[in-house]
Amino acid sequence: MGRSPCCEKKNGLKKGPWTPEEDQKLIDYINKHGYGNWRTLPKNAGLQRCGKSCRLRWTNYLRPDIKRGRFSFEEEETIIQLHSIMGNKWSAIAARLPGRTDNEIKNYWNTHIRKRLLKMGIDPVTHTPRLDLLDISSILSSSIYNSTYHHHHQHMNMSRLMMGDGHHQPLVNPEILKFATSLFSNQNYPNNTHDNQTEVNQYQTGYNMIGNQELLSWLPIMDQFAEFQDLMPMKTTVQDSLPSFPSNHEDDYSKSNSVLEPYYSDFASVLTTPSSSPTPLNSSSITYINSSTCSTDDEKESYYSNNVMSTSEIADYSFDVNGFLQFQETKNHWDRVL
DNA sequence: AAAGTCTTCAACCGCCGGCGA
DNA sequence: CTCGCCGGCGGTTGAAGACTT
Repeated sequence: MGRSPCCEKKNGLKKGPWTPEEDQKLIDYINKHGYGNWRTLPKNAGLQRCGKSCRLRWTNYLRPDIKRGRFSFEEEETIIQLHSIMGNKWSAIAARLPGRTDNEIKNYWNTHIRKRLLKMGIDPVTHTPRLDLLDISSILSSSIYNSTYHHHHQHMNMSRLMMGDGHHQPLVNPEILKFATSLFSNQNYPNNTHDNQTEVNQYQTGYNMIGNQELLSWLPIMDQFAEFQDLMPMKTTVQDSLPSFPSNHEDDYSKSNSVLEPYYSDFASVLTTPSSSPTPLNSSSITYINSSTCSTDDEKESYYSNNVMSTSEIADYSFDVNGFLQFQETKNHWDRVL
C-alpha cells in the first residue's frame, strides 16, 4: 500500500513508504529525545526525510498510543454523530476517539461510512436524504446554466423522472413528485382566492400523500429545493408551504415503505427528547440498536445498511421535524384551502 | 489463468493560521 | 505591517491487494 516516491530524492530527501529501519530510527530518536522540532529532528535522527514526513509517520503510525484494528460500533456511531455536527473536521473528531488518528478516521469515513450512508439514501454531507435520488440537482444545474427558469424545460425533466425513461422505473412516487413540482411551478401555493381548480386538485393529491407519511421523508430534499428560490421564486420556503406533521402519524409508521422507516420507529423517543438539550456526543441518551446478533463483519455491514439509522441522523432529523412542527398554522391553512 | 476493475489507506500536497522577528 | 517559518489540517493520490469477469 501507500504511495511510491515520485522521485527517489528531492533535495536529498527520501519520499514514499517508510522502511522498518527508518521507523526504528525515528522511534529510537523520539524515545530518547522526544519530539519537538520536526524540522531539525530528521537530521538529528539520521533520517533522509523532511520533518513533515517524520511528523506524519509518527502521529499516524508509530505513536505508541495508537489503537489498531477495526472500528467498533460505538466508535463508528461517534464518528457519524460528530461528523453530522462538525463536518469534515477530522482532527476534532479524532480528538474524541482515543487512539485514532484524523487520517484513519478520514479514510474510514471515505471508504466505509460514506458509502454506507449513500447506500441508505443519505447524503453523507448533510446527513439528510439525498437530493440526487431525484436527479433534481441536474435539473437545477441546467436551470442555473440557462440563467433563467424555464417552466417547460423543468416539466420535461420532471416527466422523465416521473415516467422513467423506458429503461428504468420512475425514480420517485409520481404523486409526490407532482406535488413537489406543483409547489415549484407556482409563485405561491393556492389560497382561497385562487380560482384554478386544476392546481387545487394537484395540491389535494399531494396533500393526501402527506397523510400516509411518505412525503415526510422528502421534506429535507424539498427544502433543498427551496434554496433555489431565486431561480424558482416562491413567497415562502417549501418547508413553510408544507403541512405540518400529522397528529396521527404513529398509525402510519407501519405503512411506510420509505427508506427512512427506521427514523419513524424511533420518532417517539426522539420527539420526547428536549429540544433545548445539546446533542449527546456519546449517544448515551439514545439506546443503540443492537446488532450483536450479527457475528461477522459482513453481516454487520449488511445489518447497518438495512436496519440502522444512526443516532446522529435521528438527532438531525428530529431537529428538522421539530422545526416542521411549528408550521401547524400552515396545516390549518391547507385544511381551509382543501 | 489472465486481464480488468475496484477498494483500501499510507503518504503526499497545498493551504492556512499562529507566532516571532 | 509584513515576512518567513513551522505545525497542523483536509483533500487527493496511486500502488498493492482484493475481487470480478
